[in-house]
Amino acid sequence: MRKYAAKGNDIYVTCPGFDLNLTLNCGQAFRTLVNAEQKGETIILHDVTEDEFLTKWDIYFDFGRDYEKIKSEFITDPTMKRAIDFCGGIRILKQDPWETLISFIISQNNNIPRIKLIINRLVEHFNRFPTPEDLLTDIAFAKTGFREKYLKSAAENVLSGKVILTETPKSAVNADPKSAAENIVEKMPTESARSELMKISGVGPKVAECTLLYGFGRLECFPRDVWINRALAEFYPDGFPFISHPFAGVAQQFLFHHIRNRELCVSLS
DNA sequence: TTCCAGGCGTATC
DNA sequence: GATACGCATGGA
Repeated sequence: MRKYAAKGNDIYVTCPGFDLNLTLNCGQAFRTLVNAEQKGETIILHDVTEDEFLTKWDIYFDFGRDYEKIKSEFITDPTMKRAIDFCGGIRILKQDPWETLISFIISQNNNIPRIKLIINRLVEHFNRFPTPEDLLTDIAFAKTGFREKYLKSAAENVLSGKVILTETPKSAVNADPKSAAENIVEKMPTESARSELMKISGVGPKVAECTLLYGFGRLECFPRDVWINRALAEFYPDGFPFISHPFAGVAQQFLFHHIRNRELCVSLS
């Protein structure tokens, strides 16, 4: 839970247990959207109005959710306790669905520094995160490799209305009027939302799961990448006890950052 | 030089 | 349905 106050052009947020740096650099987001810093338990969002805070950043940082309660449920498990001791300040960001989808298409068979590099190239070139229209132009400069055809597939599906991520005036125009309401990923049950996203060539179970977790706030989603599979094989050979937990995705992020950072420490020694 | 990176589509059985 | 392989790029 958080409290906030507006001071000058900034918003001061106090949110116990939250770590801004961990949250922004644990592999769930590949670029920073807001000028923010943390001093103790206070997060300062620079050049943000109160209205912008309440309608945008409060949701983005998931400030309204009680992560201490979520963590208390996981911490009974010894492996989860170690992960939470290590990086329990992480929160799941509620990112833009389109940006999340594109970012995790780029992420496949790729490493985090290069994912960031590619996204930065696109943002620098288009002066914004690329729109579907942007991605249908020549994007060879971004050196996305074999993923380029997948990015264009995502752009085509969204532009044509075959896949509708969120309810917008534009989607209402493009959509098949017979079934528009049920065809919006944002409004679908998680199961159908997953298969809807996987209509896009280049979107498999992992990318769909990441898009739902980070882009649609479906915190029960549990993406399995190479690192999570390593963690599960090492610590949970008989299965992950929280796999059906409503906040399994939060547990996943603790495990992911913990084992990945541990491996980095080993490689440095 | 070879291996790996927040996987996926395709071919093959 | 499971398993093997290629895929662009670039750092270690």
